Amino acid sequence: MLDKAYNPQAVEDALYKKWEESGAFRPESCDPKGEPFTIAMPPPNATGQLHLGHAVMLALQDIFTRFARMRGKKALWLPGTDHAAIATENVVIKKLQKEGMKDPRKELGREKLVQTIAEFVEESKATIRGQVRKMGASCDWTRERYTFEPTLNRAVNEVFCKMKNDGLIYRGHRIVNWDPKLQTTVSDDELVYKEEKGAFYTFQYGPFQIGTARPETKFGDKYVVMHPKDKRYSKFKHGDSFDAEWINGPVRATVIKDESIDMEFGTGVMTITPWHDHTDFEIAERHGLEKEQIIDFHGRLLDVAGEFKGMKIDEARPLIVGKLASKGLLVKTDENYVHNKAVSQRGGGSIEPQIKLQWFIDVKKQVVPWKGQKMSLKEIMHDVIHHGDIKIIPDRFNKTYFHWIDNLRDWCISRQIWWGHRVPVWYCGKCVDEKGKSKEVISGEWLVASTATHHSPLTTNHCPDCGSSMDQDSDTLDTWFSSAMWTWSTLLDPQKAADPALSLAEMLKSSPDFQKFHPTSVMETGYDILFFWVARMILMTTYATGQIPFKTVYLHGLIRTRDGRKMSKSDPDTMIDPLDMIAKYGADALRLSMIVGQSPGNDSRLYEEKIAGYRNFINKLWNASRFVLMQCEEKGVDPKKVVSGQWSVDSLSLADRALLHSLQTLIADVTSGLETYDLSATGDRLYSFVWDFFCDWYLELSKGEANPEVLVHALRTILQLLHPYCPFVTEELWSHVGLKGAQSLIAHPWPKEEKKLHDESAFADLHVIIETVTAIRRLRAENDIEAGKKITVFIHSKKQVALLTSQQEHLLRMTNAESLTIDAKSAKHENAASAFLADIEIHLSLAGLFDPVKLKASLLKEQADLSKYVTMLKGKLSNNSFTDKAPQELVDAEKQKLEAAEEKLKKIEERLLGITG
RNA sequence: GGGCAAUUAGCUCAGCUGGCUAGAGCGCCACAUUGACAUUGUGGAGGUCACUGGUUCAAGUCCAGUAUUGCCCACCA
Repeated sequence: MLDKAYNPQAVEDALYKKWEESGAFRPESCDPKGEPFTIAMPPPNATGQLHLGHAVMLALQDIFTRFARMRGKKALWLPGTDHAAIATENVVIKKLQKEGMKDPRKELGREKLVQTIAEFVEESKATIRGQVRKMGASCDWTRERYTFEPTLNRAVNEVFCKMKNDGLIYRGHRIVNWDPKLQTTVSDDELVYKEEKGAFYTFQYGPFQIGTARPETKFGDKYVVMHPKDKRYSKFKHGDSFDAEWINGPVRATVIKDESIDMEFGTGVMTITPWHDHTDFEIAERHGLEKEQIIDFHGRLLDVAGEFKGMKIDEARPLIVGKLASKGLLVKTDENYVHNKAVSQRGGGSIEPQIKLQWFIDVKKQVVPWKGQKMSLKEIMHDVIHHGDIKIIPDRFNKTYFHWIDNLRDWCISRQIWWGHRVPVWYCGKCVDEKGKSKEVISGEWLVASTATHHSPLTTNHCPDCGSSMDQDSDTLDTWFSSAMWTWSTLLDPQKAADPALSLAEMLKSSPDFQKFHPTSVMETGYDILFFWVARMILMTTYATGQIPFKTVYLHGLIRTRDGRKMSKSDPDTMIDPLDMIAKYGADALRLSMIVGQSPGNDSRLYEEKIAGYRNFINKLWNASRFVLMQCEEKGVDPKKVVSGQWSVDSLSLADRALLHSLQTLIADVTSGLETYDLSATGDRLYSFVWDFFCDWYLELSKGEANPEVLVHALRTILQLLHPYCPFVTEELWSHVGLKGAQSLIAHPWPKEEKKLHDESAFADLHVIIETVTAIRRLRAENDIEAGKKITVFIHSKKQVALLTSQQEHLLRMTNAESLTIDAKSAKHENAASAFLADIEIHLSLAGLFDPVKLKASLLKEQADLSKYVTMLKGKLSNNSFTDKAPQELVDAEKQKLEAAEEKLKKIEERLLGITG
């Protein structure tokens, strides 16, 4: 027999082990004829701990996967981890610094640092694996992948090479976001803007007044820009030059007219610093202007700053302003100027735009074959969503996505960190152009490892042209470059990927998993990485494989604290650790608490009471099962031998028939709910079915007459339907009630709706009984009759005498009544409390306890409510527009409502007349 | 500046394509305790569905506007 309470700790780990060892997570265990269903698990960063964000994605994806598996699909959920380039390198460097190393990069050197990080990552991966298992995730561990493993490196190199050959990857001096703290570039999406209050200065610059919040960048300024239509400056012509006294002496400046200038802002004139500002850079590019670096890569001023050379920006700024002021060039200072400062999302440091020689992906070049045309990466990304090849849930994110695509600039993919896929490019020192130092890099100077047939890893680092040894590009690739290939690179056959003779297309073609499982079915992830990752997977996958990466994108929201704050590591009080919650309440309870009541794309709040509530539900299910087993024992029935459906129809009680009916609608609802990814409502449906119907009514009725076969059948169906949500408790219970010899629940087929078990009238009849019982109980409570005291009840009903009589044993037991009289004719009852349903009147004899005042008051209130209701209905039905235009069924339904309400009202009024005193 | 969302019981949220005397969980009040379950049961109280207009026979549900909150994007020197 089961324990009194469910103890998740006692069963979860063992069950998981059993599943995993049985091979149940592998698609090979599924029906070989089943259609494939694939989810690529978003790889957690291999930096450390599982948090609630992971927990919610694991819960959702596990539900999708288990449902698909039970429905006979060949389900593959492929797990893995991400090397998370910048984040991981950063974590390890900080760790080393904490341990006393001053500058780990210098002290260890590239090779050793990478080695150290790799070791750290291995440990971290092991932690993550354990945590994913704790959640009950039914992913195929035999196919686990890592974004920085050799197979994926091969994919990265191949795609890089292909893009380079297609002219989609180029190397150039462009303005990039430089993070002086982390000493690397970061992409546009890795910036966050922080509002900052600071000074805004206006300086005299020759005949103009110019405004700036960044005087320290102004040393090299030699262009003033204004709008061509600005009448104030119409006497200055484009290309005019003039002399001006400036920070370190006189300069000669040139007038530039450009339409990007906002005439309303400040004086409508500005000087530009193309090296350190995106907009200025674009202006300079448009007009072919000179660019000069002012600030070095450590955030210090260069030679051009003269006496300020070598100073940090923050210390130099006030001194520069002071100097200009002393020259009489400071016109005014606005101290309360608010501007947005770009900050690195990872490192938190200020971003300094710099011009740097970097690698970029061209998103506008129309060279990619797609749907029979040549399109740009941008266009393809737009197309697949626009034409519904990929569906985003919720669809409002389409709009955000399109907006992002529209503003997308070329993607800077090179990083100056050491941890990550190396840019697969070698340089031959000898073959370098004579003008070697020229800033514009040209093709021919470099060689991709494998321009033609020999693919990386390069077997030799000798230059194919001159034979001398070459150096590899020292940069690594943006971590999203490899993450973007996740759906398909993980399906490559590692052996094929290790074969240098194969091209990318050949590798894909000869990898069985790729052929079988790609495109994947669903990509489930947080909406916060729609741009970072989802969009880039679309870019990379359509380009590299000619396929979409996934058919559906399901975006979940963020988990917040009870009061709506973001959970953050810096504020431990706000953090809920999923592992703690699992230890305390079980994985099933945690899963439900993150799924039910949540809708895709919306943030949700989680707090411990919520999890405890679902723990209670799990326990309820446990005890319901316990009851079923007890009933079986009592009747001498072995639950494991019960064959569903093998009961004689005559033996079925009203409750049995109503239950079988409602199980069919439940199966239909849950199936369609899961098919349409409506997890919240479906979870809620199951919750209330189990608790409010199965436990509260069916099991209670079973205490009068139990049918063990039906009990077992119903419980099995419930366990099956709940299994995707709560895999552990359902599997554990299944081991007690599942048919002997049947598969584990995880591998068990999904229940099918059986039309022949539908029985609307039984269901309706049961509701009459339920309402009657509830009404009697209410009378009891309202009249303060102790629960233990036996009562005498009279029921009168025109139409339901047969039904009520047939169920009178239940009525007696469930209301703890001593005597029950049921007849069709209404009768007067003195000293009785009364309640009225549509066609049923109930009188509770209260000899000695009868309180006419109380009864009158309650009947009067009900009378008032009912009259209002009747008036409303009458108004509706006497309105011709309503009866003419509303659908006939609705009008009929309203008529019936009115009839019932009027009848009830009449009864109440009669009873009121009968109350004396 | 542009966009997206939210605003329903004390709290957290459901309420799909308009038909609801507006629901759930938690909390609250009253009662109940020897066998499924106190991680419980029974009954109850709690809401002019942010505001203003409009469409409609009918609006929490659709439209427009307002207010408040949150998020995303862009960015002005």
